Amino acid sequence: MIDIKALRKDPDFFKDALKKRGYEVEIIDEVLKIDKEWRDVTTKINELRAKRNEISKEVAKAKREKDEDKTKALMEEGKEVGKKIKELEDKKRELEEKQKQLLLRIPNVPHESVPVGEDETYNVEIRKWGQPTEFDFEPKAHWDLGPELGLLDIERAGKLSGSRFVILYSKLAKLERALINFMLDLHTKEHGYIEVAPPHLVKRETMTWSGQLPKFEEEAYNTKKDDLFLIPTAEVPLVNLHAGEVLREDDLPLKYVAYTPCYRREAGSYGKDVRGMIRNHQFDKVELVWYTTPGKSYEALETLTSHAEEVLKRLKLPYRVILLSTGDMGFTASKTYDIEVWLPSYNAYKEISSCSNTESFQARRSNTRYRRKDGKLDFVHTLNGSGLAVGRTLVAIMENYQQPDGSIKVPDVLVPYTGFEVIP
RNA sequence: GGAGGCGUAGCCUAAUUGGCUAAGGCGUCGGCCUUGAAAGCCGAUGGGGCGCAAGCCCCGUGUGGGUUCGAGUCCCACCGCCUCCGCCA
Repeated sequence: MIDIKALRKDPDFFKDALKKRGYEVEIIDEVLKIDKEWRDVTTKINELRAKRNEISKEVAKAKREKDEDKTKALMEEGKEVGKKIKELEDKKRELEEKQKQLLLRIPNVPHESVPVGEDETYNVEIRKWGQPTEFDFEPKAHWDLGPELGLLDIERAGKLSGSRFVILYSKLAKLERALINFMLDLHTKEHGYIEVAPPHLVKRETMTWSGQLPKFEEEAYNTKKDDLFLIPTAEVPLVNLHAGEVLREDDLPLKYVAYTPCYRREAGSYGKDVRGMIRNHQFDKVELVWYTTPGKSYEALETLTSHAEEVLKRLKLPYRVILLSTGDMGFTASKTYDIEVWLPSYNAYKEISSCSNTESFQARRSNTRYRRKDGKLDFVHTLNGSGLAVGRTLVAIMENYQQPDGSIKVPDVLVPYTGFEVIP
């Protein structure tokens, strides 16, 4: 949620921000128009309420003095004022509802360091680690490798659940479990995160606070009967953990890590990444979330990103870090780094983590504040990043660690977790 | 699913049968005092509208409605927590 007071002061700043993202800017004028009406109505209501308060005081006084005629007259007058107030309050509610719907659909303002451009071609590569894996044989894609080993079952998954699901067996299933444990251990023991096991089903409000709703309802699985949503990422519960609370500045930054499955309908991605387990309706992810102060959130974004990168470094998987352009960034983000891992099957780098600073955008929606050293209340800044997408990490290991005989070597750091060094 | 209870500010706790400023304590911040600190004392400590400002006004007792001249208080719905019963991995 953007700051309406800031919008009043400098509408052009927000129009410019929308333009950079490739959004229509008319919405800003609509918001301002409703805001003007709202302020007019609010002023009138305030005046009438002041009058009503005055009248009720006089009623009480007249009653004490047992002046029945005066009491009756005042009550009549109060009734009239009350009617007018109610009319205006209905109008005000209507305006507020309209305004809320508009504001919830306005994306966050990009940070000044974000490259301006309409799509991903304007993204900027920040750094690269390692070199694309070279093979002295023809490497296989994971969607061939896995089934040939008998450990990745796409057909039966289709039977059970339809397309974009997979089943893992024995050593491959265990490798995935090892990855989860490795990531959680790294972030909790070395990077200082608090581990969280959150709910996987959340209320509509929760999805709204973190920015998934109302704009992206098509993307989410919903349980009709109870109107609960399957989380598309652990970011949703983690970033709403302190909704409505006032945190102490001394307790910041708060750093949380959670492993959860993620559920996405992938409604807008027909024909994209259809093979294997790159884009599934259900995938495992380890998510990192920070709560911090406005002055420190960009420094925090660098640190959080480095924590995600560390996973790839230890797994010795080649990757690069991309700074997303204004046109490629998500709705809630002010600035986003994508980490992309090398995938031989794509002969390209493929997103495996997305690390964003949302500044106060989510905190405003969820009303998450902290008390500053000077005693004042302010919104926290929230950041989120994958550390990492487990399914895609599994794919990256399968493809980059494959051997000529079709077996897969287990990365050294994972052997203590798997108990074996090669698959099968 | 059934029965009952509860929800007050950052936290804890008050508020006759609906009425005058939601009282008090703790914490936090600022000031006084002090060589420094503690203690003590004074003040501040939710949101909004109008205004250059001083300031004026409104709202705020889980959320949203309703009754009433007037609601923390009465009514309805929802959310959350607790207790008991039922069901259950």
